[in-house]
Amino acid sequence: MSKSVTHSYSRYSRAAAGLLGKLIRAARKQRRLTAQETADRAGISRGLLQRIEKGDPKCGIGAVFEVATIVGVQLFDADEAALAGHTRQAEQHLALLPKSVRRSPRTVTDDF
Amino acid sequence: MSKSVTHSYSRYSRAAAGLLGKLIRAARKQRRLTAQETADRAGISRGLLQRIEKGDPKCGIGAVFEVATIVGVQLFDADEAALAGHTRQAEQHLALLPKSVRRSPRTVTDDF
DNA sequence: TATTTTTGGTTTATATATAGTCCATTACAT
DNA sequence: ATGTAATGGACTATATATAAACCAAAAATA
Repeated sequence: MSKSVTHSYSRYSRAAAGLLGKLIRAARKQRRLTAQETADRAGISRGLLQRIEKGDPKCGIGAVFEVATIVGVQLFDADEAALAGHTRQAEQHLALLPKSVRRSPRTVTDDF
Repeated sequence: MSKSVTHSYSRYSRAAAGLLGKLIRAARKQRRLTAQETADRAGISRGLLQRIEKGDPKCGIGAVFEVATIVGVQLFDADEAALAGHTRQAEQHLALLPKSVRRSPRTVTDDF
C-alpha cells in the first residue's frame, strides 16, 4: 500500500519545462540529429530524450541541460565564459546576504 | 552486482545547474525566505531544496523550476504570457521541420 | 551571553526515474 | 511503390532520487 502523493507543479513551471522541451526538439531537427544519435552523445537513453522533449518535469536537470547544450539551445542566453561570470556575481551577491534568515521576530510580548 | 555506470555531464551543464542553484539561493535569501518555508511552498523536502541550491544535476527539472518561480528567478527572462507565446512559436517552427531526420544517404554505389 | 531557529549533513525506507529491450507505425529516400 | 530507418509507445529490472527523521553546528535576535 503506501499512498503515492502525486505532486503537481505550477502552470508556469510546467510551461517552462514544456517550452524547453520544444526548443530542444526543434533545435535537434534543425541540426538534423537523430534522436538516437543525440541520446548517445548526451549519454542518456532514447526514451529519456523523448521525455525531455515532451517536457516531462521529472527529468533530471543535468540531462536536460546536457541535451540542450548538444543541440545548441543556450541557457541563460550566455556562453560558458559569461556563465562563469554570472556564477562569480551570484556568489559575491550571496556573500553579502545574511547566512540564515529569521522567519518572524518571535512575538515576545503581544499580550494586549 | 551489476555495474553502476556513473555518468558525468559536461562542464557547461554542470556550470549551468550550479549557477541556477546559486541564483535560487541568492533570491531566496533576498526575499528572506526560510529553506523550510520555501520547500513547503514548492511541495518538496528541505533536503531536496538543499541539493537544488547546491546545483545537483540529478534534481528533477520540475522541482528546480518550481523553486525558481517561487523565489522569483525568471526562466527565459519571460512571464507566463510571453512564455506561452514562445511555446506557440516553437510549435510553429517545429511544424515546418521534417518529422523525422535521416542520418546519412545510405552509400548505394561507392565502388570505384 | 543566552536562547531559539536555521542550516548542513547524516541515515533509512520507499517511490520512481532510467536503461534496455521490444514492437508497430510513420516518414523518408530510392 | 518499396525498402529502410526513425519514431512513439509499451514493458521490465535495476539504480537512485526523494521524503522523513534525526543530530550537531552555526547564526540571528533579545
